[in-house]
Parts: sequence; C-alpha cells; structure tokens
Amino acid sequence: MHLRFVEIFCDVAQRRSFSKGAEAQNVSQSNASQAVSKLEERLGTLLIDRSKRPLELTPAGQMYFEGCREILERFRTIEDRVQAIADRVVGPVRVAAIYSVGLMQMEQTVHRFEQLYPDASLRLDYLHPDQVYQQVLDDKADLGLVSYPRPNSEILSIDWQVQPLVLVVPPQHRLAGQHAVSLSALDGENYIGFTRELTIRREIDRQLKRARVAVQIVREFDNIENIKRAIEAGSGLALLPKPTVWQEISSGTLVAVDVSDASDLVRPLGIIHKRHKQLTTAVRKFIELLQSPSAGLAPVEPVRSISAGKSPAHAAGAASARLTLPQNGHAPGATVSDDGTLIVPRRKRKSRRT
Amino acid sequence: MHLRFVEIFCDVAQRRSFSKGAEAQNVSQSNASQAVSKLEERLGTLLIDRSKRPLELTPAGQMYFEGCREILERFRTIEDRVQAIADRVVGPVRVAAIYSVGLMQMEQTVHRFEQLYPDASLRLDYLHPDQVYQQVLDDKADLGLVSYPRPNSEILSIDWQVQPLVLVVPPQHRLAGQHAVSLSALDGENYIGFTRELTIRREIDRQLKRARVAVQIVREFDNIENIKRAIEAGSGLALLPKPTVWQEISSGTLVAVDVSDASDLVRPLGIIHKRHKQLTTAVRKFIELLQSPSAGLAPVEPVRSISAGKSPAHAAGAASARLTLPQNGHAPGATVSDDGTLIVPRRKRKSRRT
DNA sequence: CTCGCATTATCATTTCTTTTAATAGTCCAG
DNA sequence: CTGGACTATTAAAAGAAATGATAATGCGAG
Repeated sequence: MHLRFVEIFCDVAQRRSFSKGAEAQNVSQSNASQAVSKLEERLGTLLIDRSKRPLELTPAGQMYFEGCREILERFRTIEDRVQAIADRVVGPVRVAAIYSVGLMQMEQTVHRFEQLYPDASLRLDYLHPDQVYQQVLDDKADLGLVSYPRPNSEILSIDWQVQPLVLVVPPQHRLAGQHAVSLSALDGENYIGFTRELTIRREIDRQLKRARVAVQIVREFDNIENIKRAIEAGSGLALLPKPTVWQEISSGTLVAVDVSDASDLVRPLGIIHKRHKQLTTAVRKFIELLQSPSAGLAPVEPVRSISAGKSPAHAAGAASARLTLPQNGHAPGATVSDDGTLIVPRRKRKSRRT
Repeated sequence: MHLRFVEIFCDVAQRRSFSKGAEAQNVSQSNASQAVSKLEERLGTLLIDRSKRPLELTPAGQMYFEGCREILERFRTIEDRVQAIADRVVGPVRVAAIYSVGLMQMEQTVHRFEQLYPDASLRLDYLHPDQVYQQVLDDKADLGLVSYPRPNSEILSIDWQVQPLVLVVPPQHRLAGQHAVSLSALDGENYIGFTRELTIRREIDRQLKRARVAVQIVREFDNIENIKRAIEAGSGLALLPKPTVWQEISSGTLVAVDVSDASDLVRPLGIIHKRHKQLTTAVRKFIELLQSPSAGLAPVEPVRSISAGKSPAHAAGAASARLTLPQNGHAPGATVSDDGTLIVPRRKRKSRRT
C-alpha cells in the first residue's frame, strides 16, 4: 500500500479534517478521502468517524494514527541517514523567519547553503512572529527564526544570536555625533516604539523604567522597517537591534549610537523547532550554517566594537528566561562580531533545558 | 513511495538475489529490479552492488535494509493491532508441520480455525522435519510443528504435546491381547525402526539400551506411515506415538499396547517460530487453538488411560533438553487426554528459556 | 424545523505508474 | 573462452491514483 496514503491519513487525522489534510499534503480533497478509504478497505476497519464535525478518529484509527506517525518518522529518519552515508544532503528545509532577522544576512546564508548543498531545497518565508510559531507547530516549517524565543512543551529553542540594541537617530540629530551615550540621554526625546504586544517593546520599556528614563512615544509600529522610515522622516529616534540597521548606517541615512550603560539591552534570536521531531541532515546543516561565525554578520561594518568586558547580556523577562547569559564574560566559545552581535555557538547535545 | 518496493528490496537483500527475492514476493524478476532501482533513484544512492555475484549490499543498502526491516515489522504489527481492536482476525497463517503430527487431528484443528476466523487464511503444509525448520527460518512459514523441538538463537519453541509411545503390533501378534507389557517383552522381537538420523530413533535406542532390551531391527523407515504398513504386513512391531496410530487401532488393523515401565518413552511435540518475530493475532489464535484441550485429541478413543501418578515424562537428550518435565506430576495445568497425550498448556510469557 | 454553510463522498475521466514478457547485457566457473 | 545463471532494459498492456465536478451529509443559526 502506498506510504503516501498513510501520510495523508496522518495529516487528516492530525488536522481533524479531510480538506485541511489534503491541502497540507498538496493533494485534492477527493484524493484524501479516497486514500483514507483505501486504508480502511485494506484494514477492513473504519478509521475515521465522519458522522461528527469535526471528524473523530475511531479507537482503531487512533491506534493506527499513533503507530503510523511513528513509523513515518522512522522512515524519514532512515532515508535521511542512508543519504548521509553517501554524503548527500538532500530534502526540503523549510524555514520561517520573522522579518527582522535581517534580509541581507539571511540571503547570504541562503546563498551559501545552496552552494554547499545543491541537492537540498531551502525555502525561507518571512512571517509575523506568531505565524512562525504556528508554522513550526503545524509542521509546515522545520525551523523558525524568532526573537525572544519562547520554548515550551512542544517547541525547543536553540540560542542563536544576541543582538545589541543601539540608539538609532537621523544624521542631523544632536546625538548623531556621539560614540556612545548613556540611556539617560534619551530622556524626553521623541521616540518611535514597537507596538505593545511585542516582547521587544516590553523589554525596552523595562530597561527605560529601570534607568528612570521617560521617552515621548510619538509613533508605534509592529515592525522595524516602518520604525526606520519614521526615524528617517525625522519623527524621532528609537532603540533597534544593530544588525537590522546596517544598511541605513552604510548608506548614511541613519546613525547608530551605542548605549554605554545598558548591557542588558539586547534582542536575543533563537532557532526554534518541534521538540520531538528528528531533524534531517539538511536541516541540521542549515542550523550549523546559521551558527557558524561567518554567518549573520553585517558584510561590511565600520569597526566600532562594544567596550570589552561588557558583554551583551540579556536579563530576560519571564517569557524569555531561557536566554539568560552570564552577566560577566561571554558564553563559552561565543563569537562577537564587528557589529556586536553575539553568535551563540553550536551547543553540545548534553543538557536540554526546559 | 510504495511500501511494496521496500518489501521487495528487503526480500532481495535478505536472499541476496533479485530473482529469489522476486519469487518470494510473487512478482517478476524485472519488477524486483525496477523496484530497487526506484528506491535507489529516490534516495539518489546505490543500495546494491550488482557487480558481485552474489550481489552485495552497499553500506547505504545495509543501513536501509536494517532500518526498513524494522519498519516493515512495525507496520505489520500496527496493522494487526488495529484489526485486533475491531475483533478482526485476519491475514495469512502459514504452518509447516511434520507428516506425523497426525492428519486427522490437524484437519480438525484447521477446520475449527477456519470456522472461528473466516477472515484469516490458513495454509498448512506437511514437510520433512528439516524443511519445517528451513521454512520457519526463511520466513516462509509462521509456525512449524515438529517433534523433539530444538530451539536455538533463531528459533523459539513452545511446548505443545507429549505423546506417549506405545507398542504397536499386528492383531494376530502374541502381545496383542495384553493390556500393558514391560519393555523387556520386546527382547528379541523383530522391530521396525526409524532411520538413524531421526531423533526419535536415538531416543528409543537410549531407552531400550537402558532397559537392556535388544531388538532385532528388520526394517528402517524415515516416516511413521511406512512403519505402520510394515507392521500390518507382519514384518515386525514398533514403538510409535500413540496418536499416530489411532486410525489403525480404530479400524482394527493394528493393536496398541501400553508400555508399563517406561514413562520416559514419549515423543514431545513443539510449536516453533522465529524468535524475534512478532506473531500476528491470527497466528496467536492458531496457537491457542492448538493448545486448547479439545484440540489434538483422537476423535474417538477407547478409554484406556495411562496409570495415574505416572505421568508421561521425557528425559530428553541434549538436543531436546528444553522439554524436560517434572518426573512426578504433570506440568501445572497440563491436560491428559484419553489417549495419554499431554497437552502442554499455554505458558505465561515470563521466563524465556534459551 | 429548516435553511445555508462547510465538509466529505462519489463518479467519470485523464494521467501516471506498475506489471509483464521478451531481449540484451553481465558476471562467474570450468 | 565459452556456457550458464543472473540482472538490466525496453515497449506495450494493465492497473492505480489524481482531478474536477457534483451529490450527499452534518452542523449551527434563526
């Protein structure tokens, strides 16, 4: 019997819908219906109770589903391992990233990946943060690239980068000439903020409050691009992850100023994936590439590194407690790039934190 | 990809031959060749090195083979369990039996099985003992019914019956009138024996030697049927498993006389199967049926049970050491039928003896 | 209860895959 | 080097799966 049918059945069972399952498998609804029928015919047993909306699995269907899911997983693993033996890195790598991971850096990584592993097929989608989680959960993406990663019982997060936040101002701004400023310099300034539902907004608010700095919030956007445009338009200034403004700094449309007294002012990025899913070789290779020091860096960067001994560290809130780094000194082996981004190195598979 | 291809590949890999594998799967050789090609194409890796005779698996092929074998096994188990939930006992049950298990009894059991589980398909082949082992080893039979079972690292044996050996004589023989005789009564008699390569021959020889009884061996056969014909022809007498002469006793062409002083004179029968193979529900049901007290008995039998307190026990040689029963008293729960056959009850799966 | 919406089943048709039989090619032993 | 056993290749036929349209069904709102 076609293993395909089993895949379709599993998707239908998981999504509790023939149409959804069919769509997920890129087949017609008719096909999904017939595929499940074939399986039922073969087993001589009803797997799905269609008299309920949404459909329900029969006890037999439940057992079949659980068993088959494991078998499919194993089969994929075997296929992947066989290919690995022959040094073939193949198969799909589906990555969902938030917009602000930095298009430039990602494009570079994608390009390198495609060169290194021409037999693999990489798809990279830029989505809203919630959608990234959803795609990973729904198994529509193998990896998700998110900020302030929130691991849970279903999702595991791998530390990736720790991006320092810098003060971004228009070139003509009075602070534009400074090498570094204190947070207090922001007091009373017109500020372009993130919208309140975003974790980065809450983090920045916390830091400002702690420093007893009050800014005048004049605009709110849910994405970095708009914030940058607003700064360029002279509406105000903002704290943004340094790598995300590389292009504007290079072209001189914006100026970034380091913040000297807020080493906790960082945006951690994480690579998330489903916890109980065996990653394919191709996916693991992509993670390796993301974690290699040469990735994720701004191509050309005026040398203005953060002061030594003050490592970027992120005193995270409840939602992102995992990424707390030692306050003094980098994580062992961590790489600091020219723009201050901390690349968290590949972790030995030893202790899995929950 | 068709699971069928994987099955074919596994059979080809196991038998180290395309043609043999194809035959085992009931497909053409061409088909097997193409099936493996398809898999190789999909994986982009060579699985089989055809430049050697007999063919060899590549490292990738070896890994794929091992992985797939396990997956197929799991898949079959899942399918079986799903069917079991729905109270469906289906699938093939392939049994290989030695000729002398008793056609009558087996026919009865087969009939009952087919009535109880019409959706299962039972095939019963009568073969030479060595072939029975071979078929089980080659996975061409799910179960084997053999005498003096020899479990090993590949084959597991389930105790089934302990058949008492009785003295079989022609009706006109001087011992025909006795209810029971001592082994010594055989001294000097013309004896029809089994051929020397058979375990039962060696067992009987041991017992005769121990009783210091010398018989005159006038004929040797490798099967019971011929021995019976020879006895009918007046060539001599023989010690035979009682159930195997039921028909001749009923019709009066032969007479069976119990042997009073040789409680170890028994032929144990066992159900063998591959050790590491998960048995399907249908196969387990067949075993249950074999072990149920009503099975394996001679349909109508003159009541002449063996003396109470003297249980048939088999002091086995090295080859059949497993079946050693307590010298006094039956195995717990064992059933003694009218003809003295001891039906060994279903054993709780607790300690696996090697 | 009934209507409308969303979902699933059924069907005929097209398209694709699998199967087969015949044939050509390859490897090994003598 | 040759014969025999084995495997690959091919084209045609048989078979299975995918599709789109349509019918049937269940669910919830009014």
